[in-house]
Amino acid sequence: MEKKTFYITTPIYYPSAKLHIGHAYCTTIADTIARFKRLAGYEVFFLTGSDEHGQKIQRTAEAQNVTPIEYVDKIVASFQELWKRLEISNDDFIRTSEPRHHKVVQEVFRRIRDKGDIYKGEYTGLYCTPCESYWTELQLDENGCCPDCHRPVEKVSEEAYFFKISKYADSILKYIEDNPEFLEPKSRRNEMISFIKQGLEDLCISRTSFNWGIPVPDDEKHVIYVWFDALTNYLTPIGFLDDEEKFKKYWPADVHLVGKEIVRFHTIIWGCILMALGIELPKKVYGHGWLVISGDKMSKSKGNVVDPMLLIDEFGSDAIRYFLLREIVLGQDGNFNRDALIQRINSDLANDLGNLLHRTLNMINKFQKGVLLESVGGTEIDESLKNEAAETAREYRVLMENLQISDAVKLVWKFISRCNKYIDETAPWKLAKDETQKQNLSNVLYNLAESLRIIAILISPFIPTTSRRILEQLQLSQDIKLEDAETFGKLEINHVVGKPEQLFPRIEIE
RNA sequence: GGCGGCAUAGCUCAGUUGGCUAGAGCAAUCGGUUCAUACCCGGUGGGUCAAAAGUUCAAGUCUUUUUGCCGCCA
Repeated sequence: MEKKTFYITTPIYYPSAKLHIGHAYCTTIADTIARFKRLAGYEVFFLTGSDEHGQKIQRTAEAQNVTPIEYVDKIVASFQELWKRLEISNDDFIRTSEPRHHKVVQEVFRRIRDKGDIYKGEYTGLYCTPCESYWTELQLDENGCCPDCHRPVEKVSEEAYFFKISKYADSILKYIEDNPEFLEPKSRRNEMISFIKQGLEDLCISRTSFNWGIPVPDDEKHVIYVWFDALTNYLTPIGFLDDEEKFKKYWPADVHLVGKEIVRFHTIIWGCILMALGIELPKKVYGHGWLVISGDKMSKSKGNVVDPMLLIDEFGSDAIRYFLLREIVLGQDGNFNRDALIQRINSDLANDLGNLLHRTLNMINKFQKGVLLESVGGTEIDESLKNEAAETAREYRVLMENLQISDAVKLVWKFISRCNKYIDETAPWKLAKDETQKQNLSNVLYNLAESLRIIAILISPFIPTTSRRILEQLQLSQDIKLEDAETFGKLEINHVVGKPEQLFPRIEIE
């Protein structure tokens, strides 16, 4: 039987500055989904990368007296370093400056031009160079400046190529309306529907004002402009031009995970490009929310940009991953602040999970010399624990399939709480003092170790390092499958567990 | 300005098609326990469900108005 495949992408990030916690958030979500799918037996392709062209990069590089590629090389290296530290399991990293990508973009341009959907025209607009954005008269701020950065805009007029998006307006509208799964969450879907209903203008897809980009085929004074260049990255690494079999295997993509600010480009523009190419549209574009910092939008001018690398240095990657996945509901904006992070680390990771593992291993070592003995019979309390374990694994799969990640995290932690309560109900330290309770003690300790084995599997997409450490302490194989979490009682009799080691230290608040 | 959304405990939020004394987690407070990372378990307090009017036997839920916040509008 052929393995099911799964292709997930993040946006390619722009190397004009260091990445902030919002980028880490998006990539962590994508990584978690990718890990879950691998755990569930899918053949996964997980792509992230960098979008390296444009006037802003060219100017910044000039200002630093380096070439654009020298400039981006350095920043992109820092992206890759961050993903490594965050345990991001991407299968490829696409850079739009790579030859393999140039080839694809030019070919896509050619095909659509040959079809007659790209034409040469004249673009006139009010341009803000730092933001690389055109604005309309209406959008400018009260001083007639850029509404984003409040610097003056320049009136620019240039020869440019246009993509006939207007031709596809009806088709893309129908597609979005007919396929509710294509664009989530629903609020974004509604916005896009009303946007298209206002009528679509053709899209300007080339520039002559700078040259750090991919040249238009046969008209090299033009470079291909931003979205037409960037979006096609999703086709490049899966063999669009050079490996038909691979391309068939992974396209259409299962999920493009994107920030809410670029949903429009990923549904309307990307959808129309693919329609023009005669290629299927991705199965889903999911627009996630933003991280706000203590209620404030993150921005350079406010000086509240959070550097994920510093957080990882201080708290470790799993703590950061856990917080992002648990605290922020996918699709909604979420609040990030240091107190809440420390709170979560202490209460969920150190107290609930870390201590559960520690006390369990400690009791197995203390009362049974580290050996798991056969479990025979069992009380109602034992049965309810086993049922809840099975129930948890089942619901977990459903929630993760539906991308309800924070709900899935909460569900697992509910089971962790159940385990702590189980210890209280069964009081193994009392059983240990009573010779006649030996069997009950063995049962309880077995059930706890088994529950922790299941927990380790279920949390592996969220906090992979911690999952590995739990399996290590339980002295179990790292080769895990989701199915293994769905059956209670897989631990072997006479299995010897390891010594407890603290998973997460509590963080003292000064 | 146009279209859309939201407003529920100190905080973050659940509340299917209107139907028992409005729930959870965290925080607060009290108690229990000792295997454990001053941890874990249990109890308690706390809400005019933004405001007003309406429909209904019955409204957090439906309608209208007001106020406040948010999103989209190349």
